[in-house]
Amino acid sequence: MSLKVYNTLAGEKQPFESIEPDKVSMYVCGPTVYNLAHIGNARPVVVFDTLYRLLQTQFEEVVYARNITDVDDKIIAAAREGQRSIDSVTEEFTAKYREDMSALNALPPTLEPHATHNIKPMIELTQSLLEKGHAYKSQGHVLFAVESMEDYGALSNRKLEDMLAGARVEVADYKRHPGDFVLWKPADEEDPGWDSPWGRGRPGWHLECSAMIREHMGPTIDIHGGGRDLIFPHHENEIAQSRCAHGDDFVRYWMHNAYLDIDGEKMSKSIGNVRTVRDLLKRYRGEVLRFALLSAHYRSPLNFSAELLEQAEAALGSLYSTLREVQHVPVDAEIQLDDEAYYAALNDDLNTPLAIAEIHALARQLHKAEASEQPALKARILVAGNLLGILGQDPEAWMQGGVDDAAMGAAEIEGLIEQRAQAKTDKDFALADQIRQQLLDAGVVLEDSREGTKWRRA
RNA sequence: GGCUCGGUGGCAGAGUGGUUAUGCAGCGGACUGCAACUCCGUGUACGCCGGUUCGAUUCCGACCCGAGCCUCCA
Repeated sequence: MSLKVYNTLAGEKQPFESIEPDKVSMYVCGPTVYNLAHIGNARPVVVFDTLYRLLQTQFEEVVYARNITDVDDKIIAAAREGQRSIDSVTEEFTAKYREDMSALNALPPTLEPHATHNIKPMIELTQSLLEKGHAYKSQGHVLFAVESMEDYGALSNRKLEDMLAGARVEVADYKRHPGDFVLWKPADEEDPGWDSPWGRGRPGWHLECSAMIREHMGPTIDIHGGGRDLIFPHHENEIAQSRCAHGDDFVRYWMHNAYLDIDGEKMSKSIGNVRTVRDLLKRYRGEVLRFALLSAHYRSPLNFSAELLEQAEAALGSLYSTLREVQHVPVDAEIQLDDEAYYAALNDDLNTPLAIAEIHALARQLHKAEASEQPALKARILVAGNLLGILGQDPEAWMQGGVDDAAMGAAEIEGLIEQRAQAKTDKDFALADQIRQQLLDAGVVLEDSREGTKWRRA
């Protein structure tokens, strides 16, 4: 099965070929740790986690790096505002970020480089750019000279001249060209800073990714991912830094996910509709959020709404319900991934909605299957689920669980089911129905079957 | 102004030059003591106008509408 991915640099879907046959390297831009992750931050995490899972089926070694940006103006501002140390801010939000992403079933990356642990390679990179004439010093800053790079703008497909026309931000007077960007900036006494050949200062935003990729992954990586908004300037400038400093090819495939809307509107602080993952987890289980994020193709905008989450919850519930039906069926693990429709879907530029549709198709087959066919079908559903990072929990626990403070505990529910069973034996159907209604009022749905009565939370 | 990308049935959302997407919701039926689950059936969806074609939702062009980026926002 050959993987195809949409490469932003090429503007088209391309067959994926790694640099080394059995190894693949992927770097995804991670969080700036100054506040809680919102659901928009979670989209690339879930998308590239799914890609990570897929790559693991095809390569012996997958190096997946996600950085932690722990030096930034916003962090400094947050520390000042909260009257606390920089470290306490970054430590708190790094920990919470990991918790939240883990709740979305996102596997930990293989590398998690911190900007502040990699200042030395950043300084070296800056020096190299100065030596090669791609950077210059100005008023305590070191800036990258965009005009020194012939094909600057290739990723975002724009020309320097065009960019000036629409420039709406005042150009800092220390820049030679309005498009020049900061590699190193001077730090105030009380701000975090590191000694450098240009005095005490701190790195510009784009520098860390270029430096850390080379330091931890090598001169050229296979995949670099992130949100669309990072195409320009962030990734464009990463390319400029890395290519001009080292001359090597930097990234082979650039992948970018589209934005998320909230109830049809752009998520923004001014509208006040920023939804943190932590907040959403109070109402929905992480797997529901993940399923919702995967219900649209990663390059399409996704409208995140209560309806979407309810549909995700219902769809996921029906798949778990299917798995509960075959809870005691053993799993037959002999699966040829290359023959699987969901696998083909994922290999086609990570078509997760189609992969989910294929899981539904398998569930339908399983409902109709002879006993002899059940183990294989169950296994296929679980393998597909695992690729998407869903359906990994115990079905019974899923059906009976939830995040709500339940009106009725399991023991009480089981007790009432016992009473109802007795009523049914006694042919006292009025009582039986009354008990079922009582449970329904508490959000519990009963399902009678040959093996007895099962229940789930609505 | 420049550069991208979209407009699919009540909702979400794939895909395709001629044939069922799929899910959620709805409706009818089977099953059930009644339900739930499940199964069967069901809705004449592809922004607008031209063009190419035997045939276009799918290709081409114009138009309308919407989204994103244009210096630190996933």
